[in-house]
Amino acid sequence: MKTRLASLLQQAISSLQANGWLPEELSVDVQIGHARDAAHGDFTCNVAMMLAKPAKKNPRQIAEAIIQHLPDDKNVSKVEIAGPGFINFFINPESQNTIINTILEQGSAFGTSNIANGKKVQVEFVSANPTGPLHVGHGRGAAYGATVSNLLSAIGYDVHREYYVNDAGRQMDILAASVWLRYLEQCGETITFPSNGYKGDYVLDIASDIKKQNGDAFKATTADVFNNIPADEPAGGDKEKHIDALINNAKTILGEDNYKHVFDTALNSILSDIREDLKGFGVNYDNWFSERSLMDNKAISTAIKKLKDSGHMYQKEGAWWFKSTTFGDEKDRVVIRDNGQTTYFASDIAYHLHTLDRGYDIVDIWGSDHHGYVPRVKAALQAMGADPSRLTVLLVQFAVLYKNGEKMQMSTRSGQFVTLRELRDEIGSDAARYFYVVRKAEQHMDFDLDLATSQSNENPLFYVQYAHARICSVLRLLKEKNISYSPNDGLVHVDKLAESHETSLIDALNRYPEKLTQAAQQYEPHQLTHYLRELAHLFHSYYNSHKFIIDDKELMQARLVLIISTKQVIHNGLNLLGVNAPESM
RNA sequence: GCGCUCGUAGCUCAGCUGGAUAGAGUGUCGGCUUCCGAAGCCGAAGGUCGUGGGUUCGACUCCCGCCGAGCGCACCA
Repeated sequence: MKTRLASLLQQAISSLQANGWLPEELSVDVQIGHARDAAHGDFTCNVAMMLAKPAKKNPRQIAEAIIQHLPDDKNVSKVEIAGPGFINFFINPESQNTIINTILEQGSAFGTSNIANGKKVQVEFVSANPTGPLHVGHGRGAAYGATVSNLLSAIGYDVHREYYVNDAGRQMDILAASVWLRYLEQCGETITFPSNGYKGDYVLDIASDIKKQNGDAFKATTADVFNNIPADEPAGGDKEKHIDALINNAKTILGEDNYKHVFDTALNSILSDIREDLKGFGVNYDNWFSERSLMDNKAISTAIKKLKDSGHMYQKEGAWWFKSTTFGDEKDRVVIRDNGQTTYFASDIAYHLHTLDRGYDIVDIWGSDHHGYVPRVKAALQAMGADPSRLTVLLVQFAVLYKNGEKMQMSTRSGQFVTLRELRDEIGSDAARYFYVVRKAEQHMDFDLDLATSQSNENPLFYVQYAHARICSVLRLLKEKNISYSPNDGLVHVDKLAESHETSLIDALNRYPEKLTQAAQQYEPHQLTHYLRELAHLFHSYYNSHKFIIDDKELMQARLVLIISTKQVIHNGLNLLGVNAPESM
């Protein structure tokens, strides 16, 4: 309807330009908005005010002229000028009502479109280091990423969901060392656990699994393990140097194969836990992409070669640097360390290049603490001759957690965190999924665990689900009473729906496709949750003031198709959010 | 110090990319069920949109300066 009105206005303006009343060279961007107040009609346009200055005319005069040249349209019942120069459109109720027919025809596809025309896009999200279970901080990225993927898919993108697994690098070595030390403890050794090691209970579990599987095969004495190790931080030393030395000793003592065994056991154990957790959260991936695979298939070396060939690399103090400042980054970045190892950044460049080469545009969803990372990745893509605008990075703020009124620090390292799984057990995946996306992503979010768990009934999700269940309940009663329902009868008499509750509800249904499109294009699931809340509210309000099962059969059938359409839209919306639409609660 | 994100009702947050009288939830107060589910509905109170300037027909929205919060500023990932 918006585009239709816009084209009507465009025609009017063009004819005014043709007869010289308006200057020819005017560039017009006709924007149609929804009227906030019913007294202002259904749609409103401010183009007359926008034109006032360039045309050097009074906005109300312009509006008057535009209206006179507006082509007739059967959907428009009335056009008015209001306020400083708004053009307000009143839409025929009959044309609004046809949405019910559309919804019933399209069913679960209603609202979706092919705006993106099958364009390939990869959404990469969560991608937490496999050094521990997911905590509630990761949950927000998971819910947000999954929903954004669904939204993009709904407007016609070919969406590829990917989890980038950081299975290479120092953090994983620290994990492997932590597991091995716990294992040695279980073999009877007395260990002073490094302050920089992973202290969570899951490390103990992995260690005891290894003990069960392999017995004493990886055993070593404490004296050997701590031979030639610089002091840890509590003893006045450097915790980073301490743990790095421990890792080195572990590698030497265990040998390559055994070390790899411990390493891989830890990795696989945690990764499969993460997979299961996300699956239970309704978050599914098309691919789990291994960072190590980039090294194996030379993707990293080819990316680096590309950078070198482009002339944007230089050597300094034994390391290779990428001159990212050329592309607006605040400083240059190391790609190959002086010890010959490539950095995480090198992997990431290769990963992004590889993904673009696979034909995907990229949507990365990162925690906001990585925001400083964006310019250097874009810089690298540009340096390699790729179009940096093909990469969109969406930043998700961390939720600030409160428990017992106190702020909680989440740290995988210290082992102090609330896991995503615990949250799901407490409030359920549906409530958690909804709760996470009800605020926009860049908004700092206060997450009161006590509120979320003890008063779960206050979760706004239940309000929406309840509307759906209520409609199902009406339909159940209909069946019990053996009253026949005919969609065709309803559609024939849809014009009997003239109560204000009914027209508002129909108006809301009309807005759904546009709302969905906008939420997807702007990567903003919260727009959809707010819409669903409003839709549910309009329904509850309607429900409280009118009965659906009534003696007037024609009106009853009309009301039934209306509430069934409403049920369908709620269902479609919740489905995109990864949330169930229950028949009863 | 520099950069990014933010500051809207007691609390948690929207505000359709510059439009008409700034809106919801929650909390507080007052009403509504012989009738399809009261996890609901209706109403009231509650605001200097952090602050001071600027841009224009018009600013919560855009620009600049302050104040405050979170996060970044590694040869970690």
